[in-house]
Amino acid sequence: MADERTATGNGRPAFRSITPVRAYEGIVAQVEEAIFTGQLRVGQRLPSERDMMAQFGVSRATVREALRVLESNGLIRSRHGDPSGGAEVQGSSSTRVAKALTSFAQLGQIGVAELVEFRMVVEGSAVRLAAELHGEAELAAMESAFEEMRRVAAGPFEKFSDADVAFHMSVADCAGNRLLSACSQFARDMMLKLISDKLRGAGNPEALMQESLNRHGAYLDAIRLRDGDLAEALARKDLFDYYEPYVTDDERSRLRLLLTGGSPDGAGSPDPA
Amino acid sequence: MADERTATGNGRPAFRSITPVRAYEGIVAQVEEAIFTGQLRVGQRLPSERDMMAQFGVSRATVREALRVLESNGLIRSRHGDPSGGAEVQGSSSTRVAKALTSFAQLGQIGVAELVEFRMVVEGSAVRLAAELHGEAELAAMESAFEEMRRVAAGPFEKFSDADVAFHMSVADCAGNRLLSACSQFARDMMLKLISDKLRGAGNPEALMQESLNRHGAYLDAIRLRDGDLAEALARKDLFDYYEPYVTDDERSRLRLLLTGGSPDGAGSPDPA
DNA sequence: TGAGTCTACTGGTCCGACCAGTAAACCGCC
DNA sequence: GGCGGTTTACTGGTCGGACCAGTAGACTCA
Repeated sequence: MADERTATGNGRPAFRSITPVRAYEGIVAQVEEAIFTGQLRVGQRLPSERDMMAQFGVSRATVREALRVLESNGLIRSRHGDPSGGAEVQGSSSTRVAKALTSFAQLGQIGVAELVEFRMVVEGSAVRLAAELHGEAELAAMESAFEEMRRVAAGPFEKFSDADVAFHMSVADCAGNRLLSACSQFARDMMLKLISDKLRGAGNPEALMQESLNRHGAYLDAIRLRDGDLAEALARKDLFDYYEPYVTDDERSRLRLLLTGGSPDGAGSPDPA
Repeated sequence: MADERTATGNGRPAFRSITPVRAYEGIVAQVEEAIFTGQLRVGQRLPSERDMMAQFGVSRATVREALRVLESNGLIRSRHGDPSGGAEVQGSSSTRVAKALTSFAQLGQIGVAELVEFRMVVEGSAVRLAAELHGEAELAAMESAFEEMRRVAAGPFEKFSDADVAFHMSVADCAGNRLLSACSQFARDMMLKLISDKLRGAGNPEALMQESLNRHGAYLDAIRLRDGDLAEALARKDLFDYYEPYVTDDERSRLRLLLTGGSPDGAGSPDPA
C-alpha cells in the first residue's frame, strides 16, 4: 500500500523505521476501515469467528485478538452464544473518549488544578453556546434537570451529585457540540473520582448544596436571557469557587487567568428563587 | 467483592443487570490497577506470557488477549523476541486520546464545522494561557518554530503544513495543560485528514502561506506582549477565517458566536515583519 | 581480540479440542 | 391447536500443546 521510502529531494532515499506487522493488526485495520467508510453500519454483524478465520486465512486465536482490540475500542461487541452471527457493530459513544482521557490523566498524574482548568475552558464554552443557541425543548430539558436538583437537595449528597451531573450534561448536550460534550463528561467524572472522598468529608453538605443550587440557578438565568458572555463567566466562576479549596496558591492564581469577561467583578450568588 | 444487590430503601432488593466477566478482563483490570496505582512504573516489565499464564492460572491465549487490549490502550508494548522480560509499561501519551477522539469523530460523522468550533475553544484558551504564562525558554521555542515556518514558506505546501503544526504544538505545550494539548493535537490532525485534499486543490498556495504567516506572526506578537485576551481573539479569528470557506452559512453564523472579546472589530492581518 | 555460532529465552501463530451460552426448531403432552 | 420441555446447531470462551521466528547474551574458535 504505502511505499516504504520517502523522497528527501537530495537524491538519497530516506528510509523510515518499520515495525513488523502482526497478523491481527491487519484484521483490525480492515474491519476499522469497513466501519469508518460505512461498508459496515451500526447494528450489522461481523462473520462468526470461524468464518473470519477462513476469510482472513488465519487461526481463530488471531481473529480473536483482533476482535478483542476492536471491542476494547468500542467498535464492536460480541455476545457469548449469540446465534445471529458474529460481533455487532456499535454506534459512536463518548465512553471510549472518556476512558482514554481518564487513563491519560491517571498515567500523567494530572491533578485537580489542571482538570479544573480544562473543565473551565470546555464547560464554559459549552454553556456559552447553550445560552446563545438553545431552543424551547432544550431549555425545558435544562430547567427540568435543575428542578430535579432542587427536589433532591434535601436528601443525601450522592443523589444531589447525580442530579448535578445530569444538569451539566443537559447543558452540554444543548450546546450541540459532541466533542465538547465528551470532554466535559470526562472532566466531571474524573473530578468526582479525584475528590469525592474529600467532598464527603467536608462539613455541612446542606450549605454546600444550597450554594450550588444558587449558583446553578444564576447561570440558568443567564442562559434564559441568551447572555452567552455572562453565562460563560458565571460557569467558570462557579467552577473556580467550588474547587478552589483543593488547589495550591500557585495553581489558584493560574486559574484566575480564565476568569475574564462577562462580570469581571466576580459574580456572586444571587438567589434564583 | 462488590455485592450484587443494591438496597432501595423500600425493603425490596433491587438487582442490577450483570455481564458475564471474561477471564481476560480480570487480567486487564489487575494490570491496569497495578499501573495506575504505581505498583508498576514506566519502563518496568510484565512477566513473560508463559509466566503470567502460570500466575493467573489461565491459558496463554487468554493472557495474550489481555495483553492485546492493554497494548491497544497504550499501556504496554511488547516486542517479539525480547529476552529481557515481558511487555514494557509505557508512559502517558496523548496518542491514545487522539486515537479515541478520532474514532469518535469518524463514527459520529463529525464535520468540519463542529471540529473548527472545538478547535477554536481549545486552541484559543491554550493560546491565552501561553500568552499569560510563558517563560523565556518557551517563548524562544515558539519563536524558533515560527522562524521555521517562515523558512519553508517558499517550499512545498506539505513542509509548510508540518511547520505550522509544529508551531501550534509549541504554543499548546507552552500553555502547560496536557489535556488541552492532547485535544488540540487531535483537532489539528483530524482537520488535516478532513480537508487536506481540498486544501491541496486550492489555488495559489503561496498567497495562502503568506497570509498564514502574517496571522501567526500577529498572535505571536500578542503572546510576546502577554496580552491573553488579544492572543485568544486572534487565534480564534484565524481559525474562523481559515476554515470558513468549508462550512455552510448556518454553521458560519454559529461559529461567529465564539468570536468575541479582545478585538471585536475582527483583527486583520498586520504584517509581523 | 574479534567474528561467528550456540543457546535459552522471548513473542507470534497455528491446530484441535472441549465447555458453555443462545435461540430457533422440534416434539409430545394436554 | 396451543403450550411446555427437549433437541440441535450454531455461537463465543477457554484450554493445552506445538512450532516458528526474533533477540541478545554466552560461548567458541581461528
